[in-house]
Amino acid sequence: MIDDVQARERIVVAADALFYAHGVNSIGMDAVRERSGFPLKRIYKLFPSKEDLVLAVLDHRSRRWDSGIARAAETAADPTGRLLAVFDFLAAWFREDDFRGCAFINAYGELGPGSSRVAGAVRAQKESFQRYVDDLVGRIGGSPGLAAQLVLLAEGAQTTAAISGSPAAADVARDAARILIEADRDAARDR
Amino acid sequence: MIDDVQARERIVVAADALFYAHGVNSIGMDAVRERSGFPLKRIYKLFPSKEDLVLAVLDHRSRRWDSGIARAAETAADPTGRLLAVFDFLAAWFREDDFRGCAFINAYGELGPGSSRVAGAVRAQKESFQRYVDDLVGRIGGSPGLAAQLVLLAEGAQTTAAISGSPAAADVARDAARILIEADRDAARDR
DNA sequence: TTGCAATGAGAACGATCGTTCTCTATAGTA
DNA sequence: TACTATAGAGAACGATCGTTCTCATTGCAA
Repeated sequence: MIDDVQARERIVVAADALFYAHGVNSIGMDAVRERSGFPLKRIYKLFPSKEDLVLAVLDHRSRRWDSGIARAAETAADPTGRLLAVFDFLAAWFREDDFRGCAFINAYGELGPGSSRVAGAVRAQKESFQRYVDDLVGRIGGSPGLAAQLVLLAEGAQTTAAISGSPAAADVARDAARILIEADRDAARDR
Repeated sequence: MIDDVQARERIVVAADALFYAHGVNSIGMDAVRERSGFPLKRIYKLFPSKEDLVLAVLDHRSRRWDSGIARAAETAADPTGRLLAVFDFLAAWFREDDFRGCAFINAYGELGPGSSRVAGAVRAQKESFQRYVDDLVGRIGGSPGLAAQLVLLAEGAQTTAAISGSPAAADVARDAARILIEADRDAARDR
């Protein structure tokens, strides 16, 4: 028999694909059962409620985001390159066939007002990304405001790419990021 | 008896408040009936389905956005000021008690995958705003890329303000916008 | 081999929702 | 005033969904 660890993983992967493509509310637990291949009983033993499953899916997405960003950063030589690599990561993501925007923003819009746990998970993911950018900006001696600016660009690129259906926003954001980094460096010289 | 025009308006206003605060899916038509004071029969005569009501609400939001941006722009003396006024408008909006992010982004995340009409309405609103910024950027002789950058900042500020619960993103975006406008002007001088 | 605990497949339950229907009251018209 | 068409209040319908329950089956321990 498939052990609980593997079962959890497969159920989360199945639910993630369905939730991301169609929204959480339009996917019934029965669809998760069908796609994952596990009976409802098993699913409910591993995830006591649908909300718990949603949180597990968001946690899974969070780890995938972190590792994706980290992998993109590997190719860069310096902290500035690692900052810009974020936008290269976005550009590749936006081009994926099933791209449908940021799962956290979508979940927040759909479930945020009704579930404080989901809202909290979304907030935690965004704060985590902000800290990542803060750290890199700190390494290049940039101002704290620069990090917040770069995060706004990444955030805006995700929603714009989702709604427009075009990956162009990633390049726009990358260009803007380069300019803002440069401008911050120039301003630091005068400080 | 209240005529259809006024009834439509009141129903849309009631539905807008409910949908925006709690999400569309968690609000039943019965709640719209209770808040608007009109019987379901009347509501369904004016809006043949809930989706039609949602579209009317989005249209209403779209007009409010346009007029809000226009009013903020009035106080500015030149096109650059009118561009920055967008972010002042956002700052005031983010501070409203019931602010809960961009209704279009929320609707897209919640209903987009299931309703092409809603997805289309959201896309249309975003394109309209992009054209507005394009026009202002054109007036100051800016590059087309600058307009796209400014829109990304506004978009990112809206989702970040919603999720973080802080209005600070508006000022961050405004600062970034000023820098990008300046940088674009400098780049134009070399062109 | 016998008994038992857990599993799997799917039916069933209770609640909710979008939408329609019923029935009474009412306003307008000839 | 009598007729008619519409409005209003709310019950009712059909579908869906999250969650639980039934019951036959299976794998394992003694």
